[in-house]
Amino acid sequence: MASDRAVGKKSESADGFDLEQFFPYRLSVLANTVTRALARLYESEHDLTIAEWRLLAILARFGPISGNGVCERSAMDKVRVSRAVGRAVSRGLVHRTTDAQDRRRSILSLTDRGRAIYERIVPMAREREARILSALSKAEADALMASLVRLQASATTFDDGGPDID
Amino acid sequence: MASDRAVGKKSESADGFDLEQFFPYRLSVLANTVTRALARLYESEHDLTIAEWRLLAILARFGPISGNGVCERSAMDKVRVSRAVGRAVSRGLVHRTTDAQDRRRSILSLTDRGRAIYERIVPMAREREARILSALSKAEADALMASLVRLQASATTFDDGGPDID
DNA sequence: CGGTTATAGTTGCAAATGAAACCATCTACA
DNA sequence: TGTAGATGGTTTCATTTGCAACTATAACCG
Repeated sequence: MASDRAVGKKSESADGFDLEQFFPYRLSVLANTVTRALARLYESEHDLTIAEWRLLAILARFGPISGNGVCERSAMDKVRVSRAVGRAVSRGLVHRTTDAQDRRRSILSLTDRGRAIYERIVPMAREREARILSALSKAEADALMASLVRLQASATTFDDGGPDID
Repeated sequence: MASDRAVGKKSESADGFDLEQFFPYRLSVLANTVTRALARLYESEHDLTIAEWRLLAILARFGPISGNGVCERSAMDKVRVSRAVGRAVSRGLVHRTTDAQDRRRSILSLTDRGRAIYERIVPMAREREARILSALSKAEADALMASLVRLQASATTFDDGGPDID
């Protein structure tokens, strides 16, 4: 039709677009809600940020590890990790030494205090996760997690040239 | 089992906790990746932030509407909306007048220019959404969206006392 | 060795974000 | 009416965040 604007050969179907049904939007809003609920828990219980909580969880599981190792396993960039580590060290939750073999690296591990806090938080975090997921059946929850994992791989592919996200 | 150490009598031990399989973590990481990929698109194409893009989408769909109406439909708080509106107005994408019936309210609508930009972006956004979701079958994608919607309701419930998220 | 390049981690800076304070206007009701 | 409280919207301030620049160290190669 002559009324079609010359712009782009793509079918200009802006018609019927609904933000509410746009996947990135729904995902973002939900993640925001969930993250907030959890952040409030970590913060109110032990004055931890999300980044610090992740740091503790990674250190608890992967033992002594470098800051870079934390980056790779926590989907946080090195700035965020560096800051979380700095604060956690100053609060006595994490122990940091320099790797003798490679003096650029640090070696990070939980202190007893850090581990104690971590262990106190895990059950609460699990409980909150369960409460949220209780809206779904077990099968649905499993399917959801599986989809998230696959989408992560898919989405990361398109994250062209961007900073280190994962 | 006698092998259980004495540490922590809490029945819910932290043992076996895996951040990688923690739903809030996976959700957050994925949302971050997806949001970034989209933000880059909006920004590189038309210098729009996510908030501005949402504003345009809401205005395109719900015609002239108040700022508060945008809040309700976009899961953004009023500060964020106010700023997005301010910038969009100054760039000539959105038209703002005062409601004569209630002079606290503003009435917002898209300008031709705002609508043109919106219509140019929608196909690209849709395409990116499709590419990301292409990792799933149609049925899986549908199930995923349905789960997100239900979880949103569930999670919002726990968002006790928090600010206006949705 | 000596110099270039790569990597680990920190810091500086600018943008985004949100809670709270704030202003203007409207509504309820004494 | 007029005053108290609610509501729409903006501004202020502090926090979070990430990119870029930087420092220090290691690895690679002539």
